[in-house]
Amino acid sequence: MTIRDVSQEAGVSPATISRVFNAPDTVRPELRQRVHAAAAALGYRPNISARSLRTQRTRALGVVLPTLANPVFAECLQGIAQAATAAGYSIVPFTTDYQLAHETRAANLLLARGVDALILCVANAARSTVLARLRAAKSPYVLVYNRHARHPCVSVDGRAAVTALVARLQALGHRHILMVSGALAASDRAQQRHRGYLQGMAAAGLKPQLLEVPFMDGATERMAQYLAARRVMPQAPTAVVCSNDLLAIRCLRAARQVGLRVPEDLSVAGFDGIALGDDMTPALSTIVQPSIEIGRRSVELLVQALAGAAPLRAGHSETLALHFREGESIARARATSAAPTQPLPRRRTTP
Amino acid sequence: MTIRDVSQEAGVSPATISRVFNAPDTVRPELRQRVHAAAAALGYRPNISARSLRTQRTRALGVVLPTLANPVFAECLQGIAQAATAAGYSIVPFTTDYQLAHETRAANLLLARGVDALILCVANAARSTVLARLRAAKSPYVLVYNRHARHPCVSVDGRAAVTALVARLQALGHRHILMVSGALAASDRAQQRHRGYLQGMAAAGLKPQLLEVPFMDGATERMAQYLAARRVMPQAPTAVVCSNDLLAIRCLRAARQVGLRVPEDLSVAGFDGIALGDDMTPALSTIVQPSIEIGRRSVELLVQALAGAAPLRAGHSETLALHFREGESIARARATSAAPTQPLPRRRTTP
DNA sequence: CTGTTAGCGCTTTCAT
DNA sequence: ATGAAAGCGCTAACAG
Repeated sequence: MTIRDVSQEAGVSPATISRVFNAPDTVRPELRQRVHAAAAALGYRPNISARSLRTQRTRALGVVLPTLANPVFAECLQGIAQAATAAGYSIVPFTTDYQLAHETRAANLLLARGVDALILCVANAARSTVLARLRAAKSPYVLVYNRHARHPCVSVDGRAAVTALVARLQALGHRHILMVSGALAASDRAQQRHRGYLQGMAAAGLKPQLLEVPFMDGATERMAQYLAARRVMPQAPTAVVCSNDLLAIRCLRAARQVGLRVPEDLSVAGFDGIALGDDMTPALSTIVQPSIEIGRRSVELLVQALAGAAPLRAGHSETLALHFREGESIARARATSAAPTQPLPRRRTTP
Repeated sequence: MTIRDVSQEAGVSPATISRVFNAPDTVRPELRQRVHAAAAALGYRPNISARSLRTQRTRALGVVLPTLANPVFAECLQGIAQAATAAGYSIVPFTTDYQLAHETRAANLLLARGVDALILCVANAARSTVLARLRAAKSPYVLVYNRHARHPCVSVDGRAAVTALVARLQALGHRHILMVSGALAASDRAQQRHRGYLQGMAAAGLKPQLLEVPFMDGATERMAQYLAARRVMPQAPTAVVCSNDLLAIRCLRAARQVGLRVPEDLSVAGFDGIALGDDMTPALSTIVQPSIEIGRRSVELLVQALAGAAPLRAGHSETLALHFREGESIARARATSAAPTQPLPRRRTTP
C-alpha cells in the first residue's frame, strides 16, 4: 500500500497525494476529496520511514531518564508523553539507572535512531560527557531537573526551597535538623538540595548533620539505626529533611520502628511531591516539584525550537515554581525535647 | 555522513560497508578493519530510517499502557525497556488513561510509525476493537495483564489468587470481608479479581459486599465514609480486599481516619505488589504481580516471533506466578469483634 | 493547481 | 569475497 497505489486509484499523480497529506490547502477541494476517498478505500497509511528518509525529520523525541521506579520520573514521562502526542511527536525513552555508561549508550542509540531532539536527566550535568556530544552532533536537547548555566534546562530551584524549608523548621522550634540523602555523588540534584540545607542551617547558626544512605536498598534500616542510636542523646534530631519523597516515606517507617511518633516526636519532610505522599499517614509534608509540567515544558521548548529551526540555548532555560505541601508530618518542636536549647558549647550563635 | 563517504574513505564499495555492519563474517578481516577505522574516523552512524525503508523493519516496539501514574505500569514499562534494549529494540510508548478512544489512536499512530510489533494493556480485551485491527494489519502483538483465550497474553491468574486470599482471610477468622474496587467497567482485571472474590466468598458461604470507588480521586474519603458508617453494625467488615495497591494504601489511610487500627481492628489486603507497599506502616499485605517480568517476557515473546517470522498465537500465552507478600496489614479477626459468628439468618453453611 | 523527476541512505540481488 | 545497480516510499524542486 504505497502512495502510488493511491495515486492510480484516485487518478492523480503521487505528488498530489503527498500534498493532500502535507499541505492540503494547495490542492483543489475536489481532488482532495477524491484522494481521501481513495486512501480510505485502500486503507492507505503514509510510510514514516520513507518520509523520514526524505525529510530528515522523524517527529520523534528521545527521552533519557534515570529510572521509572521513582514516581517522579514516571510522572515526568507522563507529562512528556502527553505533550508530545499533542504536538504530533512520538517519544523513545531509555532509562539509565543513574549509570553514566548507560547515559552515553542511550544518547548514541537515540542519535542513531535519528530522533529530532532529546530530553534528558543526567546524573551530573557539569560532568556529563553526553552533552558535549549532543552539542557536537547539533542535536537539539533540553535537560530536565538538572540545572546548569551552559545548557538549556527546565528545572526548579531545589536549593532555595530546601533553605526555606530549614527556615520553616527552625521557626517551628527545631534546632537539631538532620538531612538524609542518597549518595550525593550520584545526583547533582541531591547535591543542590544539600547545599540548600547547609545554607539554611548556617543562616540559623545550627550545626548540620548529614546521613547518606543507600538509595534503593536498606535505607529504612539505616535510618532506623541512626535514629535509635541518637534517640537519647542531646543532639538527637527533632526534624529530618529528606532529599526525596521515597526516602521520606521510608523515614516515616523507620521512625515508627524505633518508636518515634511523627510529627509529635520527629518532624519529617520530603522533596518531590509524588502523588502517593498524600496517601501516607501522616500525609507527607514535602516540597512539590511540578513534574508533569516539567515534562510538558521540555517538549514545548523543543517543539518550538524545531519549528523555528532556532537552536535552543542555555538562555532559554526555565525555572518552574516549587510549592510546599503542608501535609501532616511536620510540627512544632516539643518544648520538652531531650535536646536542650543550648546543647553545643561552641558554635552557638543563634541570632 | 553516509555510507558512501565511508566507502570512499576506506576505498571500498558501499555494499562492503553495509556488509561489515550487517554480516561481518562475509567480509575479509583486513577490509573489515579498514572499514571500521574509516567509520570511526568519520564518526559514521547508519541511518535507521533508510535501513527501515529498505528492510521494512524498524526494530522498534510500540507500547500501549493505561497510565504511568500507577507504579504497576511504570514497573512493567521498565521491564519492557530493559528487555527491549537488551534485544536491540527501541520502544515507543503511549498512555491511554483507560480511554478506549486513546487505545485506538495509539495503535494507529504506532502502526503508522511502522513498529515491528506491539505490547498493549487494554481496558477490556474482550471488547477491544483495536485487537481486531492489529490482527487485520498482521502486526504481531501481545497483551500484558489482560487475559483472553483468543489473544496472545502475558498475564497472571488474578482471579484464583483473590479466591485464595479470601480463603486465607476466612481461615484467620474473618466473616465480613469487603471488596473495594475502582470502576469495574473500566478494567477487565478488576472484574476478574472481583469474580475471584465472589467465588471465594461463595465457597466459604459468606455474603459478599462490594464498594466501587472513584479510582483516582476521592477514594480515601469514600472508603472512610463507608467504614465509619458500618463501624458499629453487626456486618461491619473486619477485612478489606482491595483490587489494587493504590486503593489499599488509601484504605490504610481511611481506616486511620475513622479510628480503626490495622491490622488489629481491620485487615487490609492489596493486589499488585508495588514496591512502595513495603514502605507503608503497616507494610501492605498483598498479592504480588511480577510486573517487571511481565514486561520482559512480553518483549521476549515478540522478539522471538519476529526472529522466526512465526506469527504469535493465543497458544503462546503465558501465565506467570503470583505470590503473596505477607506484610503487616492482615491479622486474625478478633474474637471480640462486633460481628457475631452467625450474623446471617440464611445462607450460612460454613462446614 | 498539478505532474514529472530526482533522489534521501541503505540493503540486496546479481555478476564477477 | 567484492562491486554495480536497482529500488524501498516518500517529498520537493521545477515545469507547465
